[in-house]
Amino acid sequence: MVAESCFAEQLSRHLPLTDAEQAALARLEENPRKVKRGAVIQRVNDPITELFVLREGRVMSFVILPDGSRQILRVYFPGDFIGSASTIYTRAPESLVAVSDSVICPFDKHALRRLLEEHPRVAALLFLLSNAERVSMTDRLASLGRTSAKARVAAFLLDMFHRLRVTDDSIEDSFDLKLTQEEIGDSIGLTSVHVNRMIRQMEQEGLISRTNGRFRMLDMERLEDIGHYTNRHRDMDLDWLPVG
Amino acid sequence: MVAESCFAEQLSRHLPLTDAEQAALARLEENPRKVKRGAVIQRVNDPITELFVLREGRVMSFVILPDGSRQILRVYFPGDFIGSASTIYTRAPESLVAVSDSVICPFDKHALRRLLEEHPRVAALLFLLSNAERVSMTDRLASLGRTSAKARVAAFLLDMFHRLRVTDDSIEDSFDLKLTQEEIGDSIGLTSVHVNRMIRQMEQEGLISRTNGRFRMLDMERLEDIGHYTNRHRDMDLDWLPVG
DNA sequence: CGTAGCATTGATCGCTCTCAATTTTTGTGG
DNA sequence: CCACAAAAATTGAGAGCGATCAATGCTACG
Repeated sequence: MVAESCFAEQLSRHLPLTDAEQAALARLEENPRKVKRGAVIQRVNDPITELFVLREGRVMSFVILPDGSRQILRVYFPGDFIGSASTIYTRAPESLVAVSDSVICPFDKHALRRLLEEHPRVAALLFLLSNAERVSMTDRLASLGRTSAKARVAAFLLDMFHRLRVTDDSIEDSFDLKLTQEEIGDSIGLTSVHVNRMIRQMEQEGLISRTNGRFRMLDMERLEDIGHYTNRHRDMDLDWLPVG
Repeated sequence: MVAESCFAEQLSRHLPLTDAEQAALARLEENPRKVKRGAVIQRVNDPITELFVLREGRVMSFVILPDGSRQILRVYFPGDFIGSASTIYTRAPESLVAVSDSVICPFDKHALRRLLEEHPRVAALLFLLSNAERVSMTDRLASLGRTSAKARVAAFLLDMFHRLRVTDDSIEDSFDLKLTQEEIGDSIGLTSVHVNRMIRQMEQEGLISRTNGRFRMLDMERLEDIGHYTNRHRDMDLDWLPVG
């Protein structure tokens, strides 16, 4: 009997996997570890030999600048592959902290090497998904570089919403972000004070509503317009990948 | 006799390639095409079936927001692999324009598929380099989200400088950027007017100098400090890749 | 039930944008 | 090689968005 694999489940949403491939992916998740909210998983500049699959909870990656300000680089959700960015570096370029109580599955760099070597189709898929992430990162770049505070908040909420929906089919139009306004601000380059003003304003305009921490998207169309948001989860085309 | 391959040369800086691998990479560059400065190589939302290797010149990728402002996502140099970001999409998520007269080598998506399939080690290498690019993109995110105009200009100049040096050994401390101040601004989220003020200021402070379009880095240390810059080209560790 | 973290609101400040004018450089055709 | 036009760089003045500083309310958790 093979352990449930979050990661394989995530990948198979894009491409049906063979049993051998699923088994290989499941092996990456053989050592689940619980971490508490706020726990540091990886510190900048630490030597790294491990990667992770996130099974439960929320994890964020970030850097701290010399003046003490923080830029959150990415918020990870269950099924996400964490730390691939650091496959090429001996020292961590970013810190990892659990935003909520989480379960992570660490595995060795060398396990990834074997996977890439033995399963070229999975390697190709990972390569493509890595590129997809880069595209969504360019969306954020454009957001930070060229749009107003309100647009950034709208785009951020939409992005989180759609990413959560990929793995959680129960989400209709509301979701639990589980991030403080300060964390939102640190993700999109704003102060928590201004994030609050923007959220409030969007609430008054009937774009969103909040009830005990849950966001509800009331006017998706106008939100997409304000945030200049494009949903990249549509339009994906992986048909040309090697067949199993 | 095999055509010179820019791309293979770039990759072999990280990992010695076998003859078969080099030949496979060279095949991607069998159809060089000249494009003039300003030429549109790819337009947003166009259906895409091709990728490119840049052999000569400069190419940029960008998006235009509804209000007309432009965010430049990346500037490509010779040896770079262009459009990998679009491997998963049927329609281009970004535009590509030649910044100077260039030579590009288009090749079909399916040629990439075959490459990934037949040369797992190259696939693994591409996966890693794609992750390296993501890391450098996170550096830009932090720069845009959390640093001042002057810091962004300093970091941008350093980044361009170090990237050019990777393929051009003749570069000592000065280089030809070949970008207008407006293009610099569109890369780092500033107006051309303010880019100009920052450059001028840095010149007066003896950090850089300019003579007919060439930038010279006079005080690298202070520049790195001002821009919060970390050189990611050091510290790469690809030793654990499958051996040839 | 007390305390710490988070959300909310107000007042003020300053960095960067906008608008506009001028100079300098680059490119092109004669 | 020069004349002209177009593009790019430079400089100044003024405005606005989001930061900063500061105070208060709210909520969860031990």
